[in-house]
Amino acid sequence: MGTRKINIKKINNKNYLKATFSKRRRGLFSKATDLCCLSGAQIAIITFSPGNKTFLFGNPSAKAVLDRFLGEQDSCTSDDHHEEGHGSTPEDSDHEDLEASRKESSEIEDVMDEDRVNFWWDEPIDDELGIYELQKYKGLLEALKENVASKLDDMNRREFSTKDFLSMFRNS
Amino acid sequence: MGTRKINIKKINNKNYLKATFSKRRRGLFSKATDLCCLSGAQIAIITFSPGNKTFLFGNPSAKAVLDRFLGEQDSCTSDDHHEEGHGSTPEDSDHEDLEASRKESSEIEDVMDEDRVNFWWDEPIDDELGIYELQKYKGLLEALKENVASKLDDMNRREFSTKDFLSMFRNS
DNA sequence: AACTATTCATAACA
DNA sequence: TTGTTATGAATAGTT
Repeated sequence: MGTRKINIKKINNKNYLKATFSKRRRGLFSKATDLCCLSGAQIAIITFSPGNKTFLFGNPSAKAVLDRFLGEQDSCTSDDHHEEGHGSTPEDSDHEDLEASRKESSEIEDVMDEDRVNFWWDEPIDDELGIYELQKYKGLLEALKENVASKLDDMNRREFSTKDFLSMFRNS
Repeated sequence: MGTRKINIKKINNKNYLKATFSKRRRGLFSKATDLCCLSGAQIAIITFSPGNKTFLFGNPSAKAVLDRFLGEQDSCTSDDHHEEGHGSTPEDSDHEDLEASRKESSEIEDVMDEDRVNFWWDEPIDDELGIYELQKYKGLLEALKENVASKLDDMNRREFSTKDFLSMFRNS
């Protein structure tokens, strides 16, 4: 995207690293902002820079998104209406995008609170959240574990020929 | 970035909204991946789509980033080395970006653990398999995840392929 | 879910 | 470092 194509590899030059991180972090947050504005999606991003500085992005706020995530994890122990995200293989891509559209239905119709978008909020992390509230998020981490398994399913649905691998676990 | 310039405003057409969200979410995660690979940054992204489906991104994992975030919140109640991120205002922007670069210093020099980057992991949240079945896979997948992260480190992200993926399972 | 025409993001440079 | 420019990338509209 610049004067020259670059390889996506770890940058070792400290100055270049810093500059690149800065620019690209801004770009990332900007993309998140766009996505929020366009779709009304709620997004939280936590970033630790190579210098271990913390950057937060959130719409409507990082806290709100984390709270919601927590809440849904709590209440929907075995429910539904989650759709997996999956990474992409950018270039000499070898991936198929199967839009997981099964349970796809009318959910999209009505859920969006309003037409408006609570604009993102770019929160400094220092002490907005408070330690005690943060404790709550530990539950979130637990919940996450439960869901890792579906990654396998995701891979299975993709180009990987891991059906065999997957099946090893299915009939146990 | 497309055939025509668009305004960054809420999309009302449902189909267009869906398509756009899909494409842009992928783009966002891809940008995050690039940033992680280039800088070694640790990033977690939680996304609720307009249809209230949940997507997670994390490098090295969403859990790891959240854990770290939690930990730092605990120990550094009002300490230091945090820098706030700030987003951008897409269009009819009205705010100034103040570069908060005060405590900017030498931290970047030494903090990066190594040259390597724990590869990102795109964690799905859906539970298509059913919660109980997922439990079975949990421990296994977690181990796998560790394996994946370290193996992937050796290969360029751009060259990720089924072949590479499968090789992860061969040396245990 | 593929494909371009275009806009957008950014690598290199000043 | 902040700004500018040439170029690679993301994607809006479309099949």
